[in-house]
Amino acid sequence: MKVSTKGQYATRALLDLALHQDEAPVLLKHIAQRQKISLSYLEHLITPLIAAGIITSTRGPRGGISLARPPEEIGLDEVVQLLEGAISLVECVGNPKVCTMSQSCATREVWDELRQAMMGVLKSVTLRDLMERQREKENATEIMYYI
Amino acid sequence: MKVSTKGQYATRALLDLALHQDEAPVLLKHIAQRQKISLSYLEHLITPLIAAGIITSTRGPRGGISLARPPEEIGLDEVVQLLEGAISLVECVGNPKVCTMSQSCATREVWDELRQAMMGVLKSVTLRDLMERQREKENATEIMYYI
DNA sequence: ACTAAGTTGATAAAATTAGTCAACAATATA
DNA sequence: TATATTGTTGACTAATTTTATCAACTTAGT
Ligand code: FES
Ligand code: FES
Repeated sequence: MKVSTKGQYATRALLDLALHQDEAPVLLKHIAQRQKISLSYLEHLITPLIAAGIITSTRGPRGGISLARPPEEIGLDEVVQLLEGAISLVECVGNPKVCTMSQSCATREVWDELRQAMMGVLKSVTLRDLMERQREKENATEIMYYI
Repeated sequence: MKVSTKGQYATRALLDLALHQDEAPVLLKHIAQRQKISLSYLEHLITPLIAAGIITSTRGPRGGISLARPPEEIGLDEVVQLLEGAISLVECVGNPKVCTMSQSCATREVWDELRQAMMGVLKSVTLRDLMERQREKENATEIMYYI
């Protein structure tokens, strides 16, 4: 029961993009370097984000990627679902047919409640929230140095 | 991001055990049949449950397994953690060393909140709750038949 | 003794994850 | 227009995890 590297990396990449975005598109290469993610791998993570209208891309020199919407309108639920697939912890939550007797299975309800709880958290966190948290964290560590 | 069959099956097996328990130990074979789980596989799922003191086993003829505690004292969090490992959706939540820069990573916080939300749900559901839900569900379908 | 159970470890097929590589397409700019 | 720069796509592969199966072993009741 893990979030795969795809979900993790994509989230970090988006946060990185949001933090470094100002006018000019951001280079994939730079995101990869800053986040220590293989560029070749990152390329594949970007594709679904473009398709979903979360980021836009520009090719050629001075190209790169940019957020397609303001960060407060990008929820983590969208990102995670895109990269990890539907958040149903067990198959029969989204697709009851896979289990015979699913109409009277009490455990299935629990997995669904789990799904709802996760969705609740993910929906409540937007890219903007992440940016703020990140800045707070960085301030905190700077203060540490200062002391 | 799935609960593996280990977690699912173990939960169903425990619920089945709880529902069929009265005095005599319950045969693994019967649980396997009712739940349509391979017996050979089920055997491996119950081992950790025994080790964790959730069930007890009796060997030999008239043997089987029984709950080691009343069902209201068995939380799903315990079961799931046992079969799926620690509920940390990403490695660095439980083990910050795996990510350089983890001290100032905002995404990590989210994965931890996700963990807490899941734990909250799982902790709130005991085997007793599952039993009640299951009985309600079965009543509901019986009424359906009656109509 | 014999049989009915649970226990354990080795092994393996299947699926998923994580990643690489190379060819390709688009575009700014010299 | 030539070229360098950037993103796009698909094929491929290694590693890991999941999902089992099988056989040998242990324990206990009759
Ligand atoms: S219906 Fe799928 S596990 Fe019960
Ligand atoms: S610290 Fe592990 S993903 Fe950020």
